[in-house]
Amino acid sequence: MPHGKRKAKSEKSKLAKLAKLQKKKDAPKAAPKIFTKWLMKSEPESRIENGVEMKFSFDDLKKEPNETTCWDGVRNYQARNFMRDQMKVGQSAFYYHSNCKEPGIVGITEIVKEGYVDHTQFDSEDPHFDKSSSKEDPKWIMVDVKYVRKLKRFISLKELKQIHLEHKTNGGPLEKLSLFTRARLSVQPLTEDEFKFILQLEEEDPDEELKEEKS
DNA sequence: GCCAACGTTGGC
DNA sequence: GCCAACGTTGGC
Repeated sequence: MPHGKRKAKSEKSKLAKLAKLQKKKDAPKAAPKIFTKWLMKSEPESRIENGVEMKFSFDDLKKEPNETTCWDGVRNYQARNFMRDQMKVGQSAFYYHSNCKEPGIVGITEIVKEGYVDHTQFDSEDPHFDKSSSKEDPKWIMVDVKYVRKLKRFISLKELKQIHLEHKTNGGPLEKLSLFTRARLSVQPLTEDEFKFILQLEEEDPDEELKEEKS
């Protein structure tokens, strides 16, 4: 009875779908985490993209008028949504040097202007030009960030990774750090605990840590 | 400079 | 709406 069989199969898949939906419903509502701290990546070393210099180090930010810049060129939906929905004036962000010899966190910035239209998406000369976007319905936004201060010491990706791995095994504030769980995001969210923990690292002597690791 | 990881695109 | 192909990121 092919008809019945077909029906049985479709019933089954329907049930499976329902079960899946139910599971989703029952799952403890992963309360959408509210993030109040950030990590923003920038490339400190010279690289040419479509004839345009991409380098923008933490020192470059300090040289900007009012030590402030617009964070243009973000072309990733997750990153955009964080900027659009959660980033607020007054919040702190780590300044992270990526795609360079020594990747890691060099300093702290403050968000001084909330999401507004990123003009570079309309500029055909800009490496981040997006022909699929329109002025009537812009796709991409940016925020303004201001230099606050350098960290007392450079906190390398390597060091953070070691701690992350340790916390993943034994538990700890950096066990879910976006730098490793969502490595490619250029604007990453941090919880208060993650931010505090990393900030406190600047007080430690990295040599002492090294000694501890060796012993 | 290589390439793994992962986000995006487009054919079906 | 799936998923292969493609493009980009970014550590190494």
